[in-house]
Amino acid sequence: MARTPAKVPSGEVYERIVDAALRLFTERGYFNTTVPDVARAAQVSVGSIYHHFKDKEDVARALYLDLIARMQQALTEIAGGHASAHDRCRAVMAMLFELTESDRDAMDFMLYAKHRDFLPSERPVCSSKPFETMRKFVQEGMARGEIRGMDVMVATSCLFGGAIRLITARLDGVLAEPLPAKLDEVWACAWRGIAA
Amino acid sequence: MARTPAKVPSGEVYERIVDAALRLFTERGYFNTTVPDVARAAQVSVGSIYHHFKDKEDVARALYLDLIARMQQALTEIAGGHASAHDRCRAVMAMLFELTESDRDAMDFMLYAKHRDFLPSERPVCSSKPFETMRKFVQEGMARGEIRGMDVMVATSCLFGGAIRLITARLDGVLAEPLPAKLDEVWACAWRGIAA
DNA sequence: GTCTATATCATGATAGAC
DNA sequence: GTCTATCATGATATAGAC
Repeated sequence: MARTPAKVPSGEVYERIVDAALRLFTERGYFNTTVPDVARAAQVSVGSIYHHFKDKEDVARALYLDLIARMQQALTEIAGGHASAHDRCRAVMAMLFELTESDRDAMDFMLYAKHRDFLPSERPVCSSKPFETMRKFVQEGMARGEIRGMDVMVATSCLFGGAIRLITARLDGVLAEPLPAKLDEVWACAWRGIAA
Repeated sequence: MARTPAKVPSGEVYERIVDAALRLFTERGYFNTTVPDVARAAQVSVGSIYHHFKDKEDVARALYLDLIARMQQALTEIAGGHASAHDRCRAVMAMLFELTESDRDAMDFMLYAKHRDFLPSERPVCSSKPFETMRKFVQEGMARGEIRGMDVMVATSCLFGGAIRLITARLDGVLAEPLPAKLDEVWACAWRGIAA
């Protein structure tokens, strides 16, 4: 028990590796990125990477779980700051749009990467905690009579599906304008579709 | 000009290769599939594959372009059979849901694969002809006053975003029920969001 | 803990017989 | 046109010095 307080992310090298990996994995894709590539970008040696991580897949997994956790953190804060399903879900959409602009790579890796191909043991994104939380927001809104009664998965998909589609379009470079500028329009459509 | 009528897909072997590749690429992913894997699954030799295709990427490209073309064909038929944007777009959603059930692999490879990683020269899916056609349907509906005035990309994303999200959930095995059973509910939400 | 250098292995692609 | 057998490349992962 009296060990160093260094949890899993021990020190600065770990951070550099993860940051470089995120950038390269999103730019070129996981399979087009070699461990020496990551080493070079992170300014560390190959051996150092294999000291901190079991293998390349382990780097991707750490990255993925970390991003999921950060997203879940953001959702928890939103839940604390807003009472109604309407306000919570709108805040979620705003947060997703802002994150896409401020941390493009993170969003790309979380929403757009095919994790199934390189993290076969992980569950699909839509089964992850953050997506569950979003469904919970919708479920509660339905119980409170804010949202019309229907299959929760359908309602959540309709509410956020348009936004997610725009995010991927933005990540593909198809949308020139920053997403937050579209928030009002997208939200209006999405909410109108499922509001009671 | 007096050559054999065999266009690009020449004969049965070509078909077997493409079919096997589609199945393996969606099951294991492009990078987790080797050319000998495809050869074994297609019951042909490795040399035969390299006779018909330049390399592995060329197989994926043929597959992708063929699926896009088939999708575009379906959209053209829908345009011919329905006049209003409402009817056309509803028919598109129904077609997407049915195709997901009847040809899961095709849908997976078209909508869910990260083409950018292995077909860097191709444009992103949302810039492809079928997606353009879907936007055209929406655009025309807006001009006719069926759909409220707004950014066309936003409207199209909102209209089909929920359905696409459900399709990926279904492909991930998260949804137990066949998609067509949800069509009425999804369509109602989607159309309500953007109808004038 | 971090580095360099390297062993091992599997893949994509080819050669040449039939 | 199709096959079998093989090669060359380059990746992952490790060994061992510092």
